[in-house]
Amino acid sequence: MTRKTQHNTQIQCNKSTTSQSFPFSLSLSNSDKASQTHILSQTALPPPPLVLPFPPISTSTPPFLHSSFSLKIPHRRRTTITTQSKKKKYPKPKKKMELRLLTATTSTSTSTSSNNTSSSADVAAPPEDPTRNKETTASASAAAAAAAANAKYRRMSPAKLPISRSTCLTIPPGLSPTSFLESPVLLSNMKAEPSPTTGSFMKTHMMHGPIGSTNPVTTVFSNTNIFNERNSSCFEFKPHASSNMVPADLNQQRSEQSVQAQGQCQPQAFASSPSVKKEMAVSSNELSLASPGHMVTSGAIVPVEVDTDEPNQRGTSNTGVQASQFDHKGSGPSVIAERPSDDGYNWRKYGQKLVKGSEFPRSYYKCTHPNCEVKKLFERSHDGQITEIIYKGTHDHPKPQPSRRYTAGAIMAVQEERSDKALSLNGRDERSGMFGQTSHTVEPNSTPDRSPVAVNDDSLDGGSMPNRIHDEADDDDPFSKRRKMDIGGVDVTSVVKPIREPRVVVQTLSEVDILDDGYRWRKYGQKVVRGNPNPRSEENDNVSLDLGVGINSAVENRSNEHRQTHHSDIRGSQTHASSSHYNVVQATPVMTYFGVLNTGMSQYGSRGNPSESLNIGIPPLNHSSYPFPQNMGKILTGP
DNA sequence: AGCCTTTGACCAGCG
DNA sequence: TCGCTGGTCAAAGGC
Repeated sequence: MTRKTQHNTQIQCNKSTTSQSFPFSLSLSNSDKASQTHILSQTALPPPPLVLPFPPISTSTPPFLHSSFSLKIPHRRRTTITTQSKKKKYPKPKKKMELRLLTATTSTSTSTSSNNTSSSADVAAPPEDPTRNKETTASASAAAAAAAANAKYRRMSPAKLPISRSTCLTIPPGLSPTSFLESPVLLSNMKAEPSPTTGSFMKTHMMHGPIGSTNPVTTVFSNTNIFNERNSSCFEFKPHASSNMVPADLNQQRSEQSVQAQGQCQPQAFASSPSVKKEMAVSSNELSLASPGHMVTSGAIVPVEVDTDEPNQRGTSNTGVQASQFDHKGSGPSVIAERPSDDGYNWRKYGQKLVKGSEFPRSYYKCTHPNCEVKKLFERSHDGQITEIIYKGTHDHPKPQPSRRYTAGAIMAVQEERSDKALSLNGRDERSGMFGQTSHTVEPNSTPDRSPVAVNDDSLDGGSMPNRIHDEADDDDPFSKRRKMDIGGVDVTSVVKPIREPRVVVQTLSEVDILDDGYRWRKYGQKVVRGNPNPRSEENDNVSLDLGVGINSAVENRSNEHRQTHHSDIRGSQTHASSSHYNVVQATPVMTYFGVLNTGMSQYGSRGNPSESLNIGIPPLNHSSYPFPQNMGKILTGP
């Protein structure tokens, strides 16, 4: 925690709107151990309307695989994101990578003097702010000291937290802490260093290596290159238009202000984008989760991750709303009474304990995905607000299908939107690279780049379930009883169901197959199942594994065709399709689309020319934990 | 029926 | 070696 730093970078953002400016700065310190990074940030202005979607900062060495990711949220005052190594299996704490966010709401930092007309957020401190200049030129030792200080503060009572005035980072009221983990900045650019919670914390790093980003947004958070990327002229929060992090406020005013707020940077016409507006409508039923007040006036694009599943499942539908109410009385933001699943993954609580030094009991969660060792620790205050979140490990799987998150209207809106996007993306998909490795070049005055990356599942999260890689189709089948929910009298299940089409079928060639998974499988039945015109066998008694996902829209289907290739790949690899005898049958010619996962990366790696993708070698990204590496590369895509 | 939470007990690391 | 502590297990019960 207190090691010497080699890099110290101050990132600041001054967002000006018609009503308010948003000083924002980060202090990035990269430890000499190359595995530890501190991001120290504090807000200087009350109220703190600025969202900081905050991916972890990559360091040169990749202990990311086993890194943990902690987001500590001091009660109504502070947020700390910490990545740390696991005690035993993982590298020693000295190797740990740490990312912290400190939010303070009472500071009257000189950041208040941030230029209202400045919309740039240079990695380097804007010259107009002496304080930031000073911070920018702060020595590495100072950053290290700050990091050490934060390490100490981590265990301090929020009330005891000294409020730094050096940097500005604010978690907006009503913003879920995991919104940081779902960083739009991160997601918007696949070059950004993914968050552990996005399941690709290290994968991008492994697969793409250090990637110099051309995107100013990405530059800030992508990786170590951020320290070299000082050419960025504009720091722009780039809310993923399709993320489940829906804008907190969806009204037109907000949109307009957001547009205005973008000012000269305007790299992301997020709010003004028609598609985005549609997505805004997605959350129309969840506006109660949006933070009112200065989130609207802020002009900052403040996505709020909403999750309606658990409330409906557990009959605590009001908790989220209640908890999302930011502290009107105080000057600082409150934190949402978040649930473990708010980050999009499914978690199972396996323990709870009151740890020493913590005011609140700590809950232990495990990712429910098979073979996923990711754990999540929650510390929750008595009123349900999370005070600390600690992630351990990284997901080696995509997020489960989040269809339950959306209301009927939301789903329809998303489908509609996606249909539009599909039309506009068809051409782009084909030429911009199969793996979503588009540069995400900012296109001012245009619809947010809905490149294949942006259209990835996580982009829309719940709304984009057709695009999801259904490795957990069973677990997260939207039609399963647990997924059924009734929101406003509308059975979401019934709404979601149509998106099961079209289907992708994996077939085996023999009645008894010895698959590469080492098990011997015998066909024991055949049946025409509801919704599937095909019996579980064909002429040759193939065993079909329905991989179908999709939506009704023809356009969407077309769009999904791209993804289903991926789906079939993934699912095939993760189910029984690993066998060389499996054949992924697709109803229509498919332009291979290697969907990019939510983290904006090609989770399953580059595959070269899609037209040559009959045999797909899928390099396991996580050699240590990827569940089916042995199955890779044996899936055939049918004609 | 399956999944989840709860909760006391157990285990292992550390000083 | 012992006690403390954090983390995990697993039975029981609920949804």
